[in-house]
Amino acid sequence: MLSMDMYPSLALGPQRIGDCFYRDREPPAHMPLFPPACEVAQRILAPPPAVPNEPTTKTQKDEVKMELENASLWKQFSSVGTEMIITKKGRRMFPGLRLKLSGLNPALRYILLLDIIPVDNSRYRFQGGGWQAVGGAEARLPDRVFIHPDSPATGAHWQSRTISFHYAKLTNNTLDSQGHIILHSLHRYQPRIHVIEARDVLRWGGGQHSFVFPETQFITVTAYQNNRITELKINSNPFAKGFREEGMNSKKQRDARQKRKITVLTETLDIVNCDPCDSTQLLPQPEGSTDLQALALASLPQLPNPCGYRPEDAPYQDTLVPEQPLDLGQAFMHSNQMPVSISMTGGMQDTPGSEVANSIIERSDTMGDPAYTSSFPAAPANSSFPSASLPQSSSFPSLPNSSNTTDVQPSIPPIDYPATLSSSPTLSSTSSSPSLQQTSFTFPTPPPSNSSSPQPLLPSSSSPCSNTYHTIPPPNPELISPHTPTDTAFPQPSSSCQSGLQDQMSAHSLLSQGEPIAGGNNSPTDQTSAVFIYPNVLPANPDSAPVHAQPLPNQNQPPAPTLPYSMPTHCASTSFSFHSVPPHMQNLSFPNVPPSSAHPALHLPNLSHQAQAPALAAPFPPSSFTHPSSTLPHPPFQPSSCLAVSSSFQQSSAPSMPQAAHSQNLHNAPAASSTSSSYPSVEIGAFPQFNPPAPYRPEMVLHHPSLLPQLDPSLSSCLPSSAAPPTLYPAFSSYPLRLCQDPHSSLSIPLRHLYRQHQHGHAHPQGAYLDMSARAVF
DNA sequence: TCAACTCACACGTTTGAACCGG
DNA sequence: ACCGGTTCAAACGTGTGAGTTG
Repeated sequence: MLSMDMYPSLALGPQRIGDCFYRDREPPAHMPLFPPACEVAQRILAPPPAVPNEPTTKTQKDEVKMELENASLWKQFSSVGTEMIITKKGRRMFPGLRLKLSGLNPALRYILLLDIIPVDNSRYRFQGGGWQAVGGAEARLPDRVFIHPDSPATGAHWQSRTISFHYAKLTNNTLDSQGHIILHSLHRYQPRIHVIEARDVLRWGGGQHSFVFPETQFITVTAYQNNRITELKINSNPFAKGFREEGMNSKKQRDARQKRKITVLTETLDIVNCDPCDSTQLLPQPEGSTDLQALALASLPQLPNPCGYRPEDAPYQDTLVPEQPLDLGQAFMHSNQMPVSISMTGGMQDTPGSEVANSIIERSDTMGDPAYTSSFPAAPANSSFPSASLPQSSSFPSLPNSSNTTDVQPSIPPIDYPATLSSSPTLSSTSSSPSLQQTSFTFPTPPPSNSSSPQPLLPSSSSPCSNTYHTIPPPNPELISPHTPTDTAFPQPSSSCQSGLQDQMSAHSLLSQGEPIAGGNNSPTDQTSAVFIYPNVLPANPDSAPVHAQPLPNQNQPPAPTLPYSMPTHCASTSFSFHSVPPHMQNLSFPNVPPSSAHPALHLPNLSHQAQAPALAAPFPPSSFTHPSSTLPHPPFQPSSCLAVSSSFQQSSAPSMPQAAHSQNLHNAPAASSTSSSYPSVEIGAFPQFNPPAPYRPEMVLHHPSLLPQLDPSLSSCLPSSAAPPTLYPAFSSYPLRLCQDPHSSLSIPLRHLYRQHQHGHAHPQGAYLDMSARAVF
């Protein structure tokens, strides 16, 4: 039976609540929309329920590490300004995310999630050879998470092979029903990987780790803007082999084909236009002869490279078309990329499907870190995000070396994630290590009865999250969540970066939504309040949402419209929060949702996010898009310290701002609906329910009872308390949550199968997607 | 007019069923 | 009947370029 336990650790965090970008709306528009990376990452983590029975957890958590195997490849792209094509049907990422995990408990099961968050609130345009912010970001799209097909799998499994998320697809189709990750074109994004402990099929929780690799930032496009990127893609992606010099789809070949086509067409026309009987028309013509020759060449089985050129033999640069002087990115390449070019000869570095092959050694590696290193001088240790990946330094920006380009201003703000990088030890090194490794501890879903009263964890907000990107000591379970089990398998996160934890806590509180939250004292809000508070966000109706209703410290911010208010009752159901799911992921999207979902009202939940803006403001360099200085009382985010975390922390330090975001969303929500806020807690079905993996890739929809109320207010009364085990419901026409299992998945226990959407015949061939678009749709 | 987007296209890779032999 | 290897075709992934959209 499904239960809240499913994703205990995942909770709606403040982050997502507010993280909606308003381009045109007044108040929101001016607020910094995106939280600092660290903060974001932490927010993802829901307050983990303490897992009492697992002593080893703590140790292991502290050691959990993730490496980006193809970091060198990513850095190559990053140095130029990574672009990712997005299409309506969905496009895979290239390079793909190839990871190595270590430090996991071999015996425990983990679920790996991938989500992609906007780096800032700007829209970009490729101008003057570089990317420049040209305006505000589009309204945030439904948040979706890609669940690694192998999930859940044991720590041994994850650690024994290269983990690849190449199945994940990106789309710009806001109505996408395939479960692909929806992104806006010409926006900058940052992928994140989350490792969530699934103690068993029934329960998620115990530990959560989020990893962010700055070099994996990218700008979405519908067509490549930078020739450099095109070159890199062609030379690195096996699927694009045909476009290489030696390929049959190369420029030469295409030209030849074109000629051929024209010739044929011409001949045909001639034939048509002429008297069919006039054979003279068919006689060889000068043009035709020429074309034919071209054709002959083209048709040659293999067009030997006239020049004898072989990519393998020549440095990458050679393969590049010499027409990029103007391209800033190119200029940069010239200055730094010699190594890269050489490495490029290696060919595909990120081969799809490589995932299957365990422990694949990446060619990229062979490409030579040295090369990379040289190419990424900027990527220094602690530099702010990016040396490599970020613009200012070298990444996206206008590259210096081109004489004329120098004037080009870094299209991308120099410092995007200062904190992130700085905090990440790895960054300092060459590394592939995540800029931010955040560890949150989830509390195992304790039986409802067990819930202990939550307590504010965080000590002073000031406590530096410091650079510890490693696991943070888990907060005292008792303090954290009402659900906190008596036994603590997972140590509490250290106070240092607790913001995330608290955030999680708050999220967790959401979980409890239906569930009787510990007495008023125990209310989750109380617990989390200190940590993740979005002061700016003011709960509209604290009373209505007792749990979250802690008054926000900062009342300055205009009260965000309450979700309930904005949302039609029938629509209310569309948004759901998953406790177990990272905050930003907690939203469920329904295919049915009209595009209009972007409607401001719908975004309300995100307002909280905006509240966070202040922290972000500092980190983001002014772009064409002006970021209003935050009027908020909260101190600007400070990069050096614990990243966003600390900053958020500070903000949150305000007393009781439990999850402001939550409160915000929730405040209007009727108490009856439980914690239901704009993000009613939703649980994912328990794994036990799952059937053995099927050969096919069925679409699975998980419906939690808690969702029903939202769908239909009238049903709210029927909602079982959180304690009540979730029930399975036939798939809605609109499926809030979709889990697709990859047939290839090694899962012994498939995520899928809770429900199949009989209505939808299309299977999801690529892995599992957790559709959590939160946007209420109207 | 133009930037952004969509679509069909050709090529290459991947995948899995079918087949074969041991 | 089982296993492993090979072959083959379909599905899929990719960038391109023409056409469309706003």
